[in-house]
Amino acid sequence: MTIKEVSEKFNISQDTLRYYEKIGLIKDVKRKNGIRQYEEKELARIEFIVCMRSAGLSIDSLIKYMNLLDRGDGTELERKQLLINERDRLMKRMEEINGAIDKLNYKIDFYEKILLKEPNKNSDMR
Amino acid sequence: MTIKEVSEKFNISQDTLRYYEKIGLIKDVKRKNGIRQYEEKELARIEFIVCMRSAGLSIDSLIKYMNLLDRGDGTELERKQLLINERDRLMKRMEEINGAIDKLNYKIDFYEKILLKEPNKNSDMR
DNA sequence: GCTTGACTTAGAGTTAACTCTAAGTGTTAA
DNA sequence: TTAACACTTAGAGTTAACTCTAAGTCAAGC
Repeated sequence: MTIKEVSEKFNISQDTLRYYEKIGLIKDVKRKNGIRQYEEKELARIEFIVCMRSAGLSIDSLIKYMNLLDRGDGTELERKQLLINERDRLMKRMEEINGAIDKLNYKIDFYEKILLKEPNKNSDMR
Repeated sequence: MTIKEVSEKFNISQDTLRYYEKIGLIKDVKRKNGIRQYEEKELARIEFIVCMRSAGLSIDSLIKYMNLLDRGDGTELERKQLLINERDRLMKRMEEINGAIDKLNYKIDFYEKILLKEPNKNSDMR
């Protein structure tokens, strides 16, 4: 698969794919006449990376995880711990977002009500 | 309330509070001998801002919302629409995070299993 | 009266994660 | 065989959101 195809498949720019390689998040991509040929292994990793990035994991954490994968046997416990940390961070993130959604719903409701019974000039937080 | 107290109450730096003022996110903070005196109105806004920032709303959106609040009557519909947009964005965000958590749980489970029945040298994504 | 410490300002510097530019190569179609 | 096009590289530029620096003011305590 070429860089263009990968970029379209995962909806990330070619620049981003090259950037990920430059910083060592994606490694050992084969070339044919200097042109990148992504294979199964890379595709699986890229899918994971894209998903985790969309959730907000840092590139740094992902590099660490990929390095453990490359070191192979004996790093399983460390990998598991890293993933647990990231999952816990995401769960905390979810709570923050939930809290904000609650607040937003309350305010949206407030506007819904005053917009119904215009011309009540009451207003939130002023 | 001084900048120090506000900073401690909401757990954001004094620099950040000054920065928010500089860019127009917080406005009209009273001074006594040049020193900021935050009042109820500001505190309510800061609480909202901190909560929304923690969920990932952009400063830009928050400035827009605060500007509508300051313009007052007649902007209620616009405010409501802005809040609905942001809420919807957050809900999309939640789904992405949920997807990532699912994937992480799957992998954590995988490591849990292979770590139990060592020395099975199987490994995910290699 | 002098030091200490919390505050002030304007503006420069930092960080993460891209995104763009310029100059060049190699394959494909007319 | 020349033009078009997709790719390559190194490195510079961008963006959002801070964070830090330097130089200065002011009230309180010794």
